Amino acid sequence: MKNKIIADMFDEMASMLSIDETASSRFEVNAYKKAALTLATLQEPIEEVYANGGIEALMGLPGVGKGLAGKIEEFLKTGRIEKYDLLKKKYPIDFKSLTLIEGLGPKKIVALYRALGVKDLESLKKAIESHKIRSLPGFGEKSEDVLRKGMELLSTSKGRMLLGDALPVAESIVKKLLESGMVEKAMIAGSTRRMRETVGDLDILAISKRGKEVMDFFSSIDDVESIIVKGDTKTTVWLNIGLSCDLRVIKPESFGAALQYFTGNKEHNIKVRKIAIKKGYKLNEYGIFDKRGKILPFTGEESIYKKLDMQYMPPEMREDRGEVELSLEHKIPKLIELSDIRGDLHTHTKETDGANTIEEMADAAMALKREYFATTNHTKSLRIARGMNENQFREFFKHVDKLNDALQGRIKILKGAEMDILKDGSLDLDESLLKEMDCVLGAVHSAFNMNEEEMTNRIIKALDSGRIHILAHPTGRVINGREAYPLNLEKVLEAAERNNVIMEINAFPNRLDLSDTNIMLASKYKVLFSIGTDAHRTSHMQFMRYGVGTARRGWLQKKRIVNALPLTDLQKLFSR
DNA sequence: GCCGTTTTCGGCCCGACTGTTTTCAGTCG
Repeated sequence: MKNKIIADMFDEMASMLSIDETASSRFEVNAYKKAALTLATLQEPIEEVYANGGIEALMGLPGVGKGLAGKIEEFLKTGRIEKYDLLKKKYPIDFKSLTLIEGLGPKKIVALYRALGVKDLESLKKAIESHKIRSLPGFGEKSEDVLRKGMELLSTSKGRMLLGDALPVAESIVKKLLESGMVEKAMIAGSTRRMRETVGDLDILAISKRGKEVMDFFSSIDDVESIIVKGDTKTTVWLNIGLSCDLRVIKPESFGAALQYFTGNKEHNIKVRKIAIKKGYKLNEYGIFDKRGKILPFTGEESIYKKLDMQYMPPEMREDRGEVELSLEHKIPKLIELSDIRGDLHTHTKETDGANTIEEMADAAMALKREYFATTNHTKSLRIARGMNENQFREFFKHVDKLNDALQGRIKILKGAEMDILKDGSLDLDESLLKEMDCVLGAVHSAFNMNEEEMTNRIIKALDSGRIHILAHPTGRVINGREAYPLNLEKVLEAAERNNVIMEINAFPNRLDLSDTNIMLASKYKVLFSIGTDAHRTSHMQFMRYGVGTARRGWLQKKRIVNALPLTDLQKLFSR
């Protein structure tokens, strides 16, 4: 797949063109950036797009016209882009690494290159250490400092952080702001509000008349390690968890517009703004304005969309994946909500690698108002997790039966397993035991190094056994950990469809597997979904919200989520 | 360089903050 290579080349060309006199305008630079983004987020290999539809298909991609389609074609045919090579000859600079440094853009990079020969992180480091930057025109002592800090930050930064790590911190900061008594309202915005699986920074909005004081308070809370920028309306700090956090103080009448503006991703916002312009308005983070520049009296986020004749859509959808068009047609689906969830079909106990007893898990589930949950311990092949054999499961289930009796229907514990799908696609437990179980998850935990065909066939064989209710964490990816195993998901989905196998949306924060985009793919098939927490301790049962968020990002409705069903309906479904 | 319900020219999202300036350029989101 050459998408990323070409996207990076276009991004670099944008950097070079932004300081090169041969560029026709800054809009040409933007065109390269836009096309780079299209390529970087394209799901299908660009070489396939080209093979199937030629240059016309390339020109069908957003932001790709005749010129850039020609350059993509040139690269696919020759492995080179002449214009790229020409520019690169002029600017032999590693823009990709250097632009990662906060405060360093193309113009400053080229200024440093021309004056000091800075062309990569290594030579930038030397230039900083030799204190030559401070005497350059346009630079000073402070900018040298900023670059030094930027380099340090880059080397210690862990990149994007798991939503599951970032959201609780964001919530605690909002709480502190509210408790300070200085703000009337505070809310999380940005990718955290969209429940994106990882976040690059936190965005928090607050209403207050005392901007300066709020910023003083914010920059002194104990989560803050250092202050990056500080103004009366916007302050950015570096948090001790290794993430930056923006706080914006907004006037009450602008809060809805600000929330709208700082929630959608960039592409969503640009589309919405363009719709505003077409209707004769101007939309920015302060409000919606008429032709004479007068602010219209809309305070809520919903009323902004309404004024544009758009249907309100949940934050999780605002990724420019077709929701703007649906909204204009007033066809936004009603998405699954956390309150729709009645049970949890993926949990472990201390009998294998869990931390808590089944009694403790039941108490935790009841505290969360679950009507049922499945206990699904690992099976014997997974030795590292002390997987259980048939006899151990039978003993454990006797205990579960007694507990169910004692609970007197306050909650129902379903007897299940997270059974290994072995290397050859066979199952890790006897059929007779599987028949006794309420809920069988199938999962791959070993031999990840197969090729795509082998792995696909392995899983299909297991699904065709007819003994698996749910395929757990279907792609095996671990966010910031390991790639998904090679898999033809479409073929697996076909097998799931014909065997009535439910696809799991694993809610564990570093899994979220299926992912949002894979859910969108899967929802085109006649399959149902189960959102399971994979809880290994009682507190993990609260991960459900991340699974629900991911399902919402995949536009799923309640009717497709099996653990939103009442118990009797679920049992009917499982007994099929 | 892209794009079209003001279509093949003339627009292209828009404002805050910082540092180095003395009115603004560069960068970011």
